[in-house]
Amino acid sequence: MARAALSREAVVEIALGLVDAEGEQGLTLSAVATRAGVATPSLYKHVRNLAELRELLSIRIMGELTDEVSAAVLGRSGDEAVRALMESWRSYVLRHPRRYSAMLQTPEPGLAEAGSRLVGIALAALRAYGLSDSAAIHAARCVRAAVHGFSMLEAGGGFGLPEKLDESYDLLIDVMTSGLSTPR
Amino acid sequence: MARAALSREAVVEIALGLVDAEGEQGLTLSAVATRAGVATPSLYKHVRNLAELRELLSIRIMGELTDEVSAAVLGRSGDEAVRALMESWRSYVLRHPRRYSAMLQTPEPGLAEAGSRLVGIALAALRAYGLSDSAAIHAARCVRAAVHGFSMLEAGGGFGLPEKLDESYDLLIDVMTSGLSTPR
DNA sequence: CGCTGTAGGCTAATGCCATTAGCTTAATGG
DNA sequence: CCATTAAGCTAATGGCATTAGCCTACAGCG
Repeated sequence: MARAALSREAVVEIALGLVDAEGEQGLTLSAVATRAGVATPSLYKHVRNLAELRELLSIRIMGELTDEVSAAVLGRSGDEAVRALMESWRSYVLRHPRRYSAMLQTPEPGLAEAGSRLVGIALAALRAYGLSDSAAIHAARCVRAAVHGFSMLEAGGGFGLPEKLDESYDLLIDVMTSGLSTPR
Repeated sequence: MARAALSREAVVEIALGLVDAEGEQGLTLSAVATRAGVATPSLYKHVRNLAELRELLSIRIMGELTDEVSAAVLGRSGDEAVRALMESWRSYVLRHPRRYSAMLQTPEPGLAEAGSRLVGIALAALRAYGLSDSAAIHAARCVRAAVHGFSMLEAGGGFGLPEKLDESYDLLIDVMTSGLSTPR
C-alpha cells in the first residue's frame, strides 16, 4: 500500500461541503480537487467519474435523511408517526436545502437501495392505519410525493411568500393524515 | 433589418425538441446551433446565454402545462375541479416527462410570473371549498406540492414498480380532495 | 536490511462547451 | 441608391472532465 491520504469517503465529504457552500452547480471535480489539495486527475483514483461522485453523494445524503427520519418516527404510530416523519423530513431540508436539492432521484442501483430504506420507514409509520400491503405502498408513495414536492419547492425557492410556509406544511400534514385515515 | 431566419421563439422551439429527444443534459448551445443549421455564437443574437434559454424554455413549458390544466378545470368546481387539475397535470407529465423534468422551479422573475398563472388556476379550482384567501393559498400550495412531487418522482423514474402508479395517483387525489374537504 | 509491487499521486494532452470580440453581409427604409 | 443594422460568421479564450502515462513512497517479504 501507499500513503492513504485521500479516500473515497473523504472525497464524498468534501463534495458535501462544496454543495452546502455553493449548491449543486458548484460541485465540480476541479473544485473538489482544490479543496482536497490535490490535482484533479488524482480524484479518479478514488471515484470513477463525476457521475459516480454525484451518486455517492446522493446515497450519503439520503442515508443522513433516513437516519433522522427513522429516529423521529421511532416509538410512534399512526397519525403521530406520519406527523413525525413529515416534520423531521422538512427539518432536514431546511437545515440542508442545497444538500437536499442536490440529491438525485434517478433509478441508479445504489440509490434505489438507499431509497428503499426510506420507503421502509414510511411503511412502518403507516402500519397503524391497518392497510393491506399494496395499499400501504400506495399510501407511502403519496406521503413521499407530498413531502418531496414541498421540499423541492421550498428548498429551490419555488414558493412566493416564505413567512407562512410553516402553516402550509401544517395543513399538508393534516391533509395527509386525515386523508389516509378516511376509508376509501 | 436583416433576413429573419432564426428567432428567439424558434430557438426555444428547437431547445424543446432537444430536451424531448435527449433530456435536460442534452440541452447545449452547440446542439441547438447544429439543429438550427447555424454556428454556435450566432445563437447569442437571439438569446443572452444558456441560462436565459433555460429560463425561456421553462416559461414555455409552464405555459403549456397551465393551458392544459386550465382547460381541464374549466367549468368544474370542488372535488371535481381538483381531480381534473391533478389528472390533467399528470397527463401532461406522462406525455412530456423530459420536458417536465427540465422545467426550472427557481425564483427567476419571468418564471415566477408564469408560475403565478398556474397558482391562479389552482386557487380557482379550490374556490368551492369556501376557504378564506389565506387558507386557499395554503391549500393550493399543498396541491401543488403533492402533484409536483409525484410528477418529479414519476418522470425521473424515482418510483420502483411502474404498473401500479395509476392507483397510487388515484389515492393521492382522494387524499387531497378528502383532506381539503375535512374542516381543520 | 534491501527488493519489489502497488496505491496514490503527478503532468501533459484531448476534446467539448460557453462565451466574447470583431468582421461581413444582406435586407430595409429613406 | 445608400446607410443602417440585424444576423450571421470565424477566431480565440478559458473552464471543465477525462485519459494516458509516468513517478514515488510505503508495506511486507525474503
